[in-house]
Amino acid sequence: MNYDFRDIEAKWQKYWAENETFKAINDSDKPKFYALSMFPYPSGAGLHVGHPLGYIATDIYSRYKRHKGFNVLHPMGYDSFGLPAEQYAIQTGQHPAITTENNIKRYREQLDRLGFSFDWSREVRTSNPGYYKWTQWIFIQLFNSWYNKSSDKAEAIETLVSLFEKEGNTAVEAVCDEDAPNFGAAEWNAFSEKEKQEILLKYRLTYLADTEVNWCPALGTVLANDEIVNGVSERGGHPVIRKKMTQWSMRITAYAQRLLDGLNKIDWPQPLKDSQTNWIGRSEGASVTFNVIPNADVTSSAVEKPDTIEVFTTRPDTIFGVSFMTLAPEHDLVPKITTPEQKAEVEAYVEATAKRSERDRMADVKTISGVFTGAYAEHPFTKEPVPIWIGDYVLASYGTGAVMAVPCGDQRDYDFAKHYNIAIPNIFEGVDISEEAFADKATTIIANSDFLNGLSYKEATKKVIAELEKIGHGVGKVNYRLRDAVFSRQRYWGEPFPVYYVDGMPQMIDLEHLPLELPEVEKYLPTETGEPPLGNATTWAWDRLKAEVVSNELIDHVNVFPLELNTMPGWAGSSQYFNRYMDPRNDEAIFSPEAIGYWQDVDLYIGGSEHATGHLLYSRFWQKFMFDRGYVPKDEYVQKLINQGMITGTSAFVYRTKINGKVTFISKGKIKTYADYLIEITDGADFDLKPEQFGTSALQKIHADVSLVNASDELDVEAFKKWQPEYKDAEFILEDGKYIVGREVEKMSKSKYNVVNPDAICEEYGADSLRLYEMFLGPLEQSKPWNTAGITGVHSFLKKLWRLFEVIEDKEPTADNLKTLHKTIKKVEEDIENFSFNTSVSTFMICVNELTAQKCTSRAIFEQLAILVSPYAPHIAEELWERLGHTESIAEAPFPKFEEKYLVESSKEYPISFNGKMRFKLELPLDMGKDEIEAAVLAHEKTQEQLQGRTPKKVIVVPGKIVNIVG
RNA sequence: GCCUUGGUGGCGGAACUGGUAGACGCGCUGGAUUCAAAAUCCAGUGUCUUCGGACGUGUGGGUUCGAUUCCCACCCAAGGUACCA
Repeated sequence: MNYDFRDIEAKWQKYWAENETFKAINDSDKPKFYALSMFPYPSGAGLHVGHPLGYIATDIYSRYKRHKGFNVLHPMGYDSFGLPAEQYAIQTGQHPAITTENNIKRYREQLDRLGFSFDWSREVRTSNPGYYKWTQWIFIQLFNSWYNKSSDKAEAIETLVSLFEKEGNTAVEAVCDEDAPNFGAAEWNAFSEKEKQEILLKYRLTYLADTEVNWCPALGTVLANDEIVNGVSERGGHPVIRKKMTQWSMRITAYAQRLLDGLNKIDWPQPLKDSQTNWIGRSEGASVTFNVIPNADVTSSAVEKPDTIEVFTTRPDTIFGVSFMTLAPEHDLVPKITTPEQKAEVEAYVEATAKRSERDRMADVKTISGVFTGAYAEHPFTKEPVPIWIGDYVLASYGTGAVMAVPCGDQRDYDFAKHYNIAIPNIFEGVDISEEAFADKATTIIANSDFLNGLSYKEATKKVIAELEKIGHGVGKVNYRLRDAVFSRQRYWGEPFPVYYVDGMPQMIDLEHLPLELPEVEKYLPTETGEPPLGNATTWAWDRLKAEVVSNELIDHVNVFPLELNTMPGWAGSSQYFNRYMDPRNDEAIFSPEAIGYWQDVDLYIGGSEHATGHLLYSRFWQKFMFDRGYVPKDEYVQKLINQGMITGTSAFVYRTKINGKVTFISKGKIKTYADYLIEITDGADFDLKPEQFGTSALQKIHADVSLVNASDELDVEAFKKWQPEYKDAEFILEDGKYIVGREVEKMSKSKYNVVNPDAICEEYGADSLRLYEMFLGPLEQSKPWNTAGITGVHSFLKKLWRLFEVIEDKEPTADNLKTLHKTIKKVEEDIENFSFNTSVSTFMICVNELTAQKCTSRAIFEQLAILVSPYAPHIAEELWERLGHTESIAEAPFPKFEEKYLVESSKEYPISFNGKMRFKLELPLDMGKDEIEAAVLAHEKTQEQLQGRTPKKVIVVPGKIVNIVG
């Protein structure tokens, strides 16, 4: 009988579904095990071969744990809000809910075909109102909480209000906005309701603030960094600038220290912990205040209260080396302090900076640029004037957006000073700074620094902080690179905020009226006045009396108020989904106390490391918040995390520019340099790019779908024009009549248009083959290229396995059979525990090869082998299990037990090396002693042959391992 | 730029704590079977070679009896870099 995988796989998939084989119960005598894979975003391209990699690994582990007697929870769902569905909606007018529903259907079919042991009764979708009701609920909980530094946890906002009523805010230790005013109890009680709300907003864990966005004026919308190529929009190639906008933020910085500390108690990969540690970026130093010297020419400088610049520095010990200050061009003070003579230059520079992305500014360390503001600050100790510059190497979002520049001690400051001829005072004992800055803290001895002379870095730091505190110009401070997370998106396809505005102040909708469902809109684009897409909704106002959404026309600011127009970001729905799986149909609470009490936390989480500083940090933050407020029993939700490596694909690129106002794509071979291609293609003709614009934005590298490109890297130009409507009328500059694309290896992703689908592979080889092959590709954690060709190897292994079971007899296994089996049990069990699934597959191949050679027919051996294989290739395992005479599923059959006694050896084939190189092998008994081995080896004729009369200088014998002869 | 990971035959990869480099599979070559093909099976397959052997794990150094494994410096590729998820 042939191995008919199509019938077998369909049969068992049906069996598992009908018998609810993998349904988890929220209570059991068995120990619990919660295995989780990161849920997918259901994109229009369907599941690609990169997705199942982690799912297969989690599935193998889940099935293994079932064999080991655990009550396993292994759920799956969809992260179904997101940008691509919305972009598709913009292009086609199709409602994102419809495309999302279709995509999910497709994903489900694809997932079902792979034979996963998911408990589908617990499926969640982040875009379902029944789910996002609880995302909105958490948002409200955050809004109604503040962070108490004394108790080091989040507390209900009521406790803060009662503190304010009793003693004002002077004694309150809270994480809050920098500009929170000081007030006493009497003042608080005298504040109007609006004033009180304004103040509370500065304390809430989610709050409104002005933050920067990538604004694209031509598209009238905010763009994701992902949608920007070389400083212009990917869609249309329009300029993008940085602009401030009022948005919701999450006070994740309140948790900075706890997010760091928590890393010590979880079993996560070290690189991932490092990423989070660096992201949080704790540094110790001092906050120092410089006064700006008033200038009569600058109208705004108030006489009584001078402007101050606050800086954070990790090297307060070098304060006497300050020779200038640099502000981020966006710094609030810049327009206030700039002198009339410098105004034009400063404004031009600020405008130019707004066009650069933060990443660009960080990455570019070669270009030094800046402008003098004309203003001076006063050195807190020497009282000398210090010139104030602006420079784009200072980022507004890090620290205070201002630095005290110490050119002798910081290379960037040094380069800046050199470039602009600013003095570089040397404040280090015995150090030459004529060539470069000196930044070695360990050997620092301070000089030319008044009271700090002769001190080390440590001593000087301590002393200077004390002095700064004395004169009221600074304080020791721990700074974090981590910033509060912007939580608003100017998008349609996301969770609506349960928020309406009364007199400009945000109000939460009561829990009993949730979910607040997304309104219908006619267009998914921003409104003509630049409001987010929800601004297009005509029924988007909150009637406080009726507690329902009503027409905008009824807004009277008395009972009917405007609703929030932004939506939540992609990570909102994924930050607590793992807890929702525990009790996904609960409509009364996010989960019942019983469910969370039983499942507690995730035992194993497998997902990509690219989520290190996004999802995996935000969800830890929310979990800690949920813990503080008493909703969950653990403040870390994942004990053990494994990063699956990416499957890489080969992307194709086209090169876009504009010539004579027309979008033009240039074949790869035609671009050597910008100058080259312009000469070559313009042929003296008129074109609308000026030479000074030849910078990075003159040409953009754009992804083309790999399905439009053949094996010789030729683009199907006609298909490409049809692929995206905006390319319909584009021009193409060809080479030899062809358009040749660029190729690069990148992670496989829908957004990079380089995906390979698993469907055809399933059809041709079956799910078990695909499962085995994905594991066989290489170590789970490493990224690896996809190449379907090799799958025939694992497929023929399955055929061999099938043939091995052709004759089944109730025969005693031979010693060889048992040795092969137990060798396999040992290795496979070790491999699963170490998540080394690739080597298991090789082990199975060796096992089947050996048993076939031994002509094994023993039922006892086959039973054990079927269970071993079942986590990896569950369909064939079930079928073989049935052939062995079982009527129940193999899913809970106990895992085979390894017995050492079958593997005991009496001799070893020793490698005999000369100067570390193996020359021949010699079989010797394992109980032979060191000296006997040495004697036996030296007596051997091949040894004499190798030595050719020389006497060995040394003989190293490691019993059971190796013999090495030196000489 | 910064942080993280990786680099071993034509390809994916293996090698547990420093001890036989290239397991297992793909591909390729030759053979069997077949009218032929597919499928299957058998044998071979790191490079060079005067057929003794020599050289080989990104590059250059170092430690060691012995290094893919440990140390130092460098090169290259991928992921992340705060609005892709």
